[in-house]
Amino acid sequence: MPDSPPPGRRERKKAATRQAIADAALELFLEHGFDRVSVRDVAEKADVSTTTLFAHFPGKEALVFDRDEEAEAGLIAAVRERPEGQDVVEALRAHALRSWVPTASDPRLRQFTALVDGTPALREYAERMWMRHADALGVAIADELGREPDDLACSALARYVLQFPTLAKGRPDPRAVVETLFDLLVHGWRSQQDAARAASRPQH
Amino acid sequence: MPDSPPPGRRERKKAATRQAIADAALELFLEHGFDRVSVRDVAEKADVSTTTLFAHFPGKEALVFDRDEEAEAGLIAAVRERPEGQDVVEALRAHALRSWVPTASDPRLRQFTALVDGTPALREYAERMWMRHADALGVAIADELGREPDDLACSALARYVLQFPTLAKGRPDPRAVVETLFDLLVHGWRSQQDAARAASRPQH
DNA sequence: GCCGAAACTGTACTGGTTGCACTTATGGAC
DNA sequence: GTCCATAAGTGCAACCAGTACAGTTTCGGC
Repeated sequence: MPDSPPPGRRERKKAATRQAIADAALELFLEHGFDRVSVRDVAEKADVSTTTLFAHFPGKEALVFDRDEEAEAGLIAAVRERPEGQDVVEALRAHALRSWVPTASDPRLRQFTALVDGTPALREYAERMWMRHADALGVAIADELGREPDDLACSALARYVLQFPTLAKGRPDPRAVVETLFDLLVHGWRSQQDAARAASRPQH
Repeated sequence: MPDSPPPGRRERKKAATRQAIADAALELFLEHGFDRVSVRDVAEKADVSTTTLFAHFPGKEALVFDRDEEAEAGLIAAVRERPEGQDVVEALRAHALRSWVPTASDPRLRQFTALVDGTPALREYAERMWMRHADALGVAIADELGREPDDLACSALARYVLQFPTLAKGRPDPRAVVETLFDLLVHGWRSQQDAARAASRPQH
């Protein structure tokens, strides 16, 4: 979806600068590692002053996640534009399966993930980022369901759903993780326990 | 529970130093605000070098939360030493009601909370801290239930429970929050929806 | 009494982040 | 077309958190 009116030279240049910075950052980080590259190095490579860099990004970690507003928009859209009659939770489950699980295929995405996973500062930043999305998602859900924007159950639901990335980390089968977590969410801990009890006495 | 053998002068002095630092920090932070006080100021007031300060605390934020291991221990204990036959989730609910809800009474605790809530850096730090506890709690739960330490449902349960402080923030009735969240957890989103549906057509 | 380890010190450094005063480029008003 | 307010960018200096290092003092156990 391209910009509606052709944006002026000014905004194009601004966007270009931002992009140059993000590209320089990612390249350096991937090559040398996040904490062996200084912000000054990045600014140098992008040929801007560090002041300019911080005018575009609020901090060093943000250089890596310059494309995360899309992720939030995707979540909200999954809820708002779900098929007629579909439950909100099921819409989120579908969204998770659609956009989460295939992460493992693209090689460019894989090395990106490796970078994040291998850097504590980035892991934590990513997690906090998701939690910020949780608020927006919670409000969207509440709105869809015709409840108050601060409805407790909706906030809780949003936060629960966004725990995914963290919980799935290091597990072999992301699809199974999604299914398990959503089942737990929908049916509750009680039924989870029942299932476990049944499994623990397979005789009879 | 006091220390079993009288600890030597060395350890007592160490503890005293640590305490002096924490006290100095809290006093300065409460008076001037977290980010208007530098670590050097704290070290100065406690009459130690900054090096020493960082030997006792891993970072500036940690100065504020010097007593949080107890919180984790409390959570684990709530699970491990629960009454015979009580469900793990119910044990956690009871623990939450017991140690969470009365937070609002003590005035010293109130200004502490105000400090944390009013400082983004501290809010985020506190949240991350809880999440670190989540891992330990998840393992403990799994162990109690005779499952693998990395059992997915147990990890999810632990993380869900620890979202409390965040979700309860700014709500008038903490007790109600606890009850609502635990009911949602136990019975699942489906029943939550049913309840909402029933409430939305009170006629008949 | 002695020795090794642990606590502590002072200094100097790295690196993220900000404030400030200043130039330059742009877009809109006239 | 000219002019001006403003946004983007610059360079520099500073602040502050956190760390490395090379000591010195103080215990505690032997």
